[in-house]
Amino acid sequence: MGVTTRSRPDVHTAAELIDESLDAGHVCSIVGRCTVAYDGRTQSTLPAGERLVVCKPDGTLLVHHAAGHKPVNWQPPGGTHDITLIDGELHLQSRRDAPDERVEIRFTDLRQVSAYALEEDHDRDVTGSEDDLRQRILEQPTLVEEGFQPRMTERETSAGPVDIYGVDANGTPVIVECKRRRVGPDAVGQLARYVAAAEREYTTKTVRGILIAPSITDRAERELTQHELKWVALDPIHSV
Amino acid sequence: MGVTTRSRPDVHTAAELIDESLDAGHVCSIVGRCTVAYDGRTQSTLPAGERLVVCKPDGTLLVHHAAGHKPVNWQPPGGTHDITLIDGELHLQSRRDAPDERVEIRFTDLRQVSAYALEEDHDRDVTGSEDDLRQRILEQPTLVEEGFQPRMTERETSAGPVDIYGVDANGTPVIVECKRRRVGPDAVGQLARYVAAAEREYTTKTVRGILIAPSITDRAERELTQHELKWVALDPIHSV
DNA sequence: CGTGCCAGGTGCCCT
DNA sequence: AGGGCACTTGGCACG
Repeated sequence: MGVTTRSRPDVHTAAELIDESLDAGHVCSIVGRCTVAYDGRTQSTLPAGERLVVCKPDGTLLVHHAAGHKPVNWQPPGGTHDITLIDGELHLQSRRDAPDERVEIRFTDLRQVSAYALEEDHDRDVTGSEDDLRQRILEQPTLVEEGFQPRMTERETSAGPVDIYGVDANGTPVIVECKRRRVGPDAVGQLARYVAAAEREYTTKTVRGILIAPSITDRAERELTQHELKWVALDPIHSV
Repeated sequence: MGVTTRSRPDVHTAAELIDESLDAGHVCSIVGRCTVAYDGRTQSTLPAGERLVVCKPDGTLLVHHAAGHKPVNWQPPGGTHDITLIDGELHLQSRRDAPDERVEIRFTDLRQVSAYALEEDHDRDVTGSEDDLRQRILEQPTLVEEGFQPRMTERETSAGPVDIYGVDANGTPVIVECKRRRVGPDAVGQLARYVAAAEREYTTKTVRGILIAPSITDRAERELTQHELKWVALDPIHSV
């Protein structure tokens, strides 16, 4: 976890440190005044301002300013960084293919350049995901309703894969769509599409649809009744 | 744009710098070995590893590792940061209400702590958004089809607000849904919901629905024909 | 403040 | 590579 930092570096020192660090697989951070231009899926420009720029060896680029969770400009991994000196200014261009897009940062003032040798990281362990909710239902199908029997997960329909396919107490096919959080109309539309596709394809007269979610908005509930679908309240985090 | 950096600081120096900097409205970055625990909308833990942590005075917290665009853990703005020293370790806890969630970072090794006084930033100027596409249609309605006349934007239905409401050459109501990029089944479902709601509410026998997008997936196109909807190819970036 | 929806969404998995 | 979808989605604008 070596750290190298240059305070108020001249452009040559900065360029060299960034180039060599990225080559070595280290993360770089640059603090200074810069303009940012993006051209790709859209186009955008950012006037001169003070920002914290982070470059990662995998091609990731992050431009952060004083506030906000999301970077004001960025590049996802997969691309390449290029450092050039033009008219005495440090330019950082990050390019990517598929989609073809680029971010160009021009620094007019460099306050600090650092490089961090960070080791590979482990994965995050998360509980409370939609998948956990699905597992909970598979282990305890009566949470959906009395007599429900799961038969298949990710069953394909022409409208997409169904979370849980099963049958109810009467043997009627049931499609279950799970959401880990409060749902709006989009989730109802998703379930409705699956049910409609299943009724066309499963050669069964009727297919029921059940939406599993901790809560539901009014508008979604209206959509739900219009499509003759059902909602069951269930939380992804198992209550003790 | 003052910058303060401490290399391999002891925990007291680090805590003081972070506390005072955040109070002063500065952005902090911490590089070191740490564990991270999140509890809120889900729960997650991250084993000890080397990371770059960024705290902003607005409550934003970002935990980055050597790769990837998204932080491995984070906190959106609105919360508060709390620095404590426990058993000689630096702990950073970030709490937020609505939703109630917290991230706790425990540093076992501090390599660098920095503070950056970044001035307020301007907004980004973007072209090629969905709104640009909508504007383009309003200025040139025949791009949708010959005889189309826009009447209203964001018109409300019980299913949600309609991008553009208008009438076709025959005076039949038309609902136009704009997407800035290639669309999948979800967009068709959205349009279908609007059309169905409009047919219930506008007291008109028929309402047509037109999806505007640069391209469309096969499955979405199938859904489209099933709902008797139409697709018109149009790009958000005005081709010269 | 909740509801609804866009976003350069990103990331993951599957075909 | 493209499709389909979850995500601690985040962010904005509106009722």
